[in-house]
Amino acid sequence: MPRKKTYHHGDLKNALIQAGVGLLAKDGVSGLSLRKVASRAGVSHTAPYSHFADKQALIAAISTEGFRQLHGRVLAVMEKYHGKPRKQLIETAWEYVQFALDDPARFKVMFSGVLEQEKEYPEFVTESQSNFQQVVELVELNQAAGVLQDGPADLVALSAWGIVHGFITLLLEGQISHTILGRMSPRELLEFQLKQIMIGKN
Amino acid sequence: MPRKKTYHHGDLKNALIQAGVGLLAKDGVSGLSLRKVASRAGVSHTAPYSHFADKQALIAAISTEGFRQLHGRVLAVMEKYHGKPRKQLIETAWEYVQFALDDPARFKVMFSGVLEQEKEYPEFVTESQSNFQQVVELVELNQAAGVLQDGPADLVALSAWGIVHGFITLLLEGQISHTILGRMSPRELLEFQLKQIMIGKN
DNA sequence: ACCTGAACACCGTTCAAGT
DNA sequence: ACCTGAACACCGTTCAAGT
Repeated sequence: MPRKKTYHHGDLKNALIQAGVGLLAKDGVSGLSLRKVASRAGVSHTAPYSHFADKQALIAAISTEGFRQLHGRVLAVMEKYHGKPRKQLIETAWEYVQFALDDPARFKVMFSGVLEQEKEYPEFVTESQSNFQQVVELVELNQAAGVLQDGPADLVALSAWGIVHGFITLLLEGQISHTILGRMSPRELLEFQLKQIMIGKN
Repeated sequence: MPRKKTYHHGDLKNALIQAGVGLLAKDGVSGLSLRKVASRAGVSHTAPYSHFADKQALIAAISTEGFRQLHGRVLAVMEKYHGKPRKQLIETAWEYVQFALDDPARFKVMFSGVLEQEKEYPEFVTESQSNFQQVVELVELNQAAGVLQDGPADLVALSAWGIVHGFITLLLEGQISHTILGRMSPRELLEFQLKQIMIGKN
């Protein structure tokens, strides 16, 4: 059997992150309180301060964990369609969209400025950069295959990332009109957008 | 001379909206409290409830007012470059970016899901729709001029809007790497992105 | 080192009361 | 109709204390 609970339960830090993710999914960004997170993890409302400097630090940890997951999911898609850059582009973009739809509140925490002094959290910066690096590599594969236009890969990556991001923002905010969503699925809309920067056959 | 103060000062509702905008610019989204807004407007902390059902309703009013201003600014740019669709496209997009940079916190309130039940605020819905309509018209002008590809104007508008939006999100969140921003200005980056969906001469 | 409980300042919201 | 002040539940954070 697993070792007995240590002092409290050994890994409160991760338990708090998981409790935060759960609470976020349940109550949204505005429902995320440190006190409720602590209660969910079964500890007093001041216990989190043994592991996080403040609420922002917990948010940074939740975001960082989210970036790691997103990175893993995108990597799996890249491998699944290895050698087919065009397919990789569309499917990783779709994975991105699905990640956002799976847990909109967490996505907002990661990308909508809930975390205020992001520069102060080195792990957050590292993970978010390696995320962008992933997009750059994807772009390079597609440029080599003649699917995306030539030019500095990081700039083209910024465009592709921006398109997907803008689309997600508008989708999540319900700013895409009914007349559009009635006609096309999110997946079709995403492909329509990506195809505008893709070269060649549709 | 202007009429004496009525009961309190006649238009507390608008005074509260303005106080909110000011507080947002000063303290950011997380610093926006109903009590501070009331205090800024010189009334008790419960006075806002005479004009707004709750904090969300004040946020809706601030957003709606923001949409009206954005609409006006974009309209001015459209008129300034009347008859030059390509120029209109780039300059209105840039106006959009500037609007966001002028007051990032307000922009986040408008577009990053701080307002939670937007459907419940008809004026908000109206203004945000007329904003999108503006983009659709811009796209139609550019399609007629052969600057943007043909196809359903609302879908192409969604693409253009998404690109600008995604760019602003990444810019505001500081997610654009130093190596990119060291090379190009935000203005140049925006143009680079837009040119990827534009046809013809660069 | 990790956790608790009391305490403090701040918040959104309600309600009864005042003009 | 518009505004106030007391009250309540909830929040983030600090601190002294316990193991």
